[in-house]
Amino acid sequence: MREEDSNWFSKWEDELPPPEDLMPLSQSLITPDLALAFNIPSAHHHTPPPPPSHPPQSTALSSQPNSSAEFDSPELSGAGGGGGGGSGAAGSDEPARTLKRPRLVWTPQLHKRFVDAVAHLGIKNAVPKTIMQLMSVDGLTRENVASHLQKYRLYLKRMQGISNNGGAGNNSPAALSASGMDPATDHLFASSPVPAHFLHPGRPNSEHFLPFVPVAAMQHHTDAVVGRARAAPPPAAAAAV
DNA sequence: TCGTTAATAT
DNA sequence: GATATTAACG
Repeated sequence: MREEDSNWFSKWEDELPPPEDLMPLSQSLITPDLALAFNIPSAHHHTPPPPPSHPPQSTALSSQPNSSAEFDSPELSGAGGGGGGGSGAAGSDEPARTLKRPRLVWTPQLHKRFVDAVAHLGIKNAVPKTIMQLMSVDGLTRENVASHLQKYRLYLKRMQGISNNGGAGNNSPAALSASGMDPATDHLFASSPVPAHFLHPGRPNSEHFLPFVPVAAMQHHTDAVVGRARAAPPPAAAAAV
């Protein structure tokens, strides 16, 4: 008894921007250094127990990208300044360089920062290292960004496939999957608004993309349809360039 | 060395 | 099965 959404396209865009309901996650953002340096005698089991101290989180969750620093990572400010020099003799050990960090959890907020960084850099300059530096998130490694960037690119490609779906010459698995695109695809990626120019690099003059909006038959007709998604893609108009 | 892709692990 | 990490390649 649940009507499947059939008009997602109506408010697809508006649904994306999540107001403020994703935040109850402050888990493994604790400085890996601390966690690892002191390392909780938890033996194996990467389950970074969130510290009891919880900073005010529900308050104003402005979506402002650059604004709030991470939770607590006074040291290692990376970007800024740096410093210095020298880090020759490492008096204090920096285990963060040799020990394996738990597992990076890309929270919507973190991803938002990621997207923002890529947007400011531009697709062409959006390389792991640059993104990582721009994000200025301590504990974030180039590997982390590279991995996430890989997935993010696939996501963008997927979006392109559905926006402009050509029946001919289209043999991309993405398109197939795209056909069954649901608002539930890519939880994380869908949480963050994707800059327009992201969809088509090299097209600064991108007007609002026109989703085909399958507003065709399928008006009344009790039977038929409902055949789960993935059916035949709507006849895309032959739009030429 | 860095960036990208595929494979692997959790 | 999804997501992040690790390895291999350019």
